[in-house]
Amino acid sequence: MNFLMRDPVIQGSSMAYHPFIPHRGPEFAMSAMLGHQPPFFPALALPPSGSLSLPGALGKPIMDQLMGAADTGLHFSSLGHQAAAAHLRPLKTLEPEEEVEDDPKVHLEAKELWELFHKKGTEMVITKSGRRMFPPFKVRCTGLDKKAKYILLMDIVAADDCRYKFHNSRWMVAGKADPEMPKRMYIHPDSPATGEQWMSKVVNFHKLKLTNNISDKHGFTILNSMHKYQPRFHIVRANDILKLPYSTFRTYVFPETDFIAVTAYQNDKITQLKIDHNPFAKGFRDTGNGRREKRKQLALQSMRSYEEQQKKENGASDDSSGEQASFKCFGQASSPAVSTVGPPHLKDFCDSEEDSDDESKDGNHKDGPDSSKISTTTGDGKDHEASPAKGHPFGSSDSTGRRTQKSQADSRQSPITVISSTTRSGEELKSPSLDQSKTDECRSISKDSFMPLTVQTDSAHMGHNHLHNFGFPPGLTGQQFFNHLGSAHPFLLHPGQFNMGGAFSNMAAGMGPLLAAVSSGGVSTMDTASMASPPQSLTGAPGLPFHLQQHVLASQGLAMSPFGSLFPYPYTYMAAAAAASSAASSSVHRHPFLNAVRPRLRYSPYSLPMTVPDSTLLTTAVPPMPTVAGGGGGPELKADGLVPASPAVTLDSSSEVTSHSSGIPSASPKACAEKDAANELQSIQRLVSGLESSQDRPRSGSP
DNA sequence: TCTCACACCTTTGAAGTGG
DNA sequence: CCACTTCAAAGGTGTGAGA
Repeated sequence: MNFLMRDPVIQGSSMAYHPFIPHRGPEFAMSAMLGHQPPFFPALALPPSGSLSLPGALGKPIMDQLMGAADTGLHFSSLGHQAAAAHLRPLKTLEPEEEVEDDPKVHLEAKELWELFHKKGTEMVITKSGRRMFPPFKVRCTGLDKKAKYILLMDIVAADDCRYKFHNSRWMVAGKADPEMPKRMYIHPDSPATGEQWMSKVVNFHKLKLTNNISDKHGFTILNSMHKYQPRFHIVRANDILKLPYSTFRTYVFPETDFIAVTAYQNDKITQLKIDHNPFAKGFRDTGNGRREKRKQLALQSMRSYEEQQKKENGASDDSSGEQASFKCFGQASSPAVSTVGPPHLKDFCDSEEDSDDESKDGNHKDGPDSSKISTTTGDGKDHEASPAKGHPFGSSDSTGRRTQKSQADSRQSPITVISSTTRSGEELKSPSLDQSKTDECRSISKDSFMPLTVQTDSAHMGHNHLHNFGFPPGLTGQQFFNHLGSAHPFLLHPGQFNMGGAFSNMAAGMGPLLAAVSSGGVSTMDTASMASPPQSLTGAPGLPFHLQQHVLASQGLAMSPFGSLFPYPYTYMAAAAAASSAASSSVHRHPFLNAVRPRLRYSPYSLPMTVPDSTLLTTAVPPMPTVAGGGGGPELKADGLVPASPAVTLDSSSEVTSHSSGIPSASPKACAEKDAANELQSIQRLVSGLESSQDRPRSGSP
């Protein structure tokens, strides 16, 4: 606590931290002070038992570090599929000078639509071939440094470690989550671009696709069906993707965008909402000449003919009953009267690439006709309950009771900015046992894996909301439901980790080295600094850090064995990264106050977001990746134990990224640590390289 | 639960046309 | 050369049958 209290970060609302070094942030501090569980909780992704095959020299040190960390506060537990969580040691506090100048604010576009879906428990279809998200994830950024360049990313992390089932018209926990799918970060195709450019338009991530194909080679985001997820938006101030790993991540989470991945819609209401709002599903609308309409007409026709027949056969007396019943059913099933109304501007929700100019449209949809229409669309009891929303589904009053609850703090106009910190101490982590030990089913299920999330306010807040939204039984409310956004998501940078949008990936296609160019905005301006950096080309992409190469390759659609790339070699890296990231991840606090007011420092993008009424910003950092090591592999692990320790590493001085030391005790100084790290990393890299080659994977464009 | 083919629809971009 | 229109191909959707 003392440590926390003296952490300057606590005082600031905007801060920078080194991405690869866990930081202790306000979030943590606040949580601690408030008696919350430690916000961060490093999750280390480990391969299935026995599958972690690291070269002795490489693997042992890593594992030793990992395991040895126990004394220093590191703690491992099994997470779902062999993931481990590690508690990191306290890190240094941020230095004032490390603070960034900009103060980005992010607003979720089509928020009303998202909320509409959220009320019923958003479902996103995932298919083998990949499906887009609907509503599309779009945001508007403000407060960016006009001149500076930013890379905008998006990823989707599990909201908890539970598996769900749709039972009795509501989503219920059906057990523990299945093993995590490889995490992928989607880099907006326009990245990097100047703040001015980003602010001039709506940033649309509609190209991101979801899949359940674990061996996906397109770079799609892989999800587990029947699991709950939370999309996250990241802003990274960096002029080159090569610097991404060393840059500060500001992560924004919009609670209303969470959803359950499904291979087939479970909730008819959601289906209807999709049909009503998604232009591509227009053919299924009741209005118009789509299939649905035809079906409806056919049905009506048959009904009528049937009735007539009945009349003839039985006389007019009984038809009434039968008729009514029939139509009643029919009406219910196929045509929500409401939905018949033409959906508002479809384009508002699903516009083409350039959203920049669609603002007006987007804005307009609010008063779209649907509002009322939709809310009344299906009519089950639940909906009716929410009826208040009918009037203004989109209205700020927004209505739904649940919304109201959560939100008093709900400021729809201003997303809360939270900077996640990467730092955390074992002590802190442990301590927080705090009261809030609410244990819910999920938690209990996975209790081994995570520290008891606290949830108290957070959980309560979140849980309430979400549970409610998903129609969970009251009993579930308050249970650990959304505590794992981070914990279960180690920051796995591997193969398809990064998925760059079409243009991006296309540009990168087939050329590892050129990826750098890609990152530079399509121009082949390799970052010389990066290039100059030591041996990092595990994959043959000279200037590109391993993980970047991986993700790039993935996005390029290059063959990458899903698992091959995942475990053996990459693993090293993953482990490190994961550990680091996990630090931030695990338990994200959802304390309203914290969420709303304090920026949170998060270590890894895969940490869990907090639930903030409106939007939450978390700052996260990519896993520690010593620059020098570009190779990615296990270097990171080395540091003190996991992760965090990783030396701030030599960042490109030119980089705007803040490479400060944040936290780790050792971080101090780049100098010493750097050197050692560099050497060690190099050696590790060599080892890894060997492994890599043996793995034989097309991962890299060059041999 | 998942996968697949399907019909229906929107989006995209090339080609054509006119000023 | 530019703006606009037309058109076909590409691609996104939910459906429903089958596994």
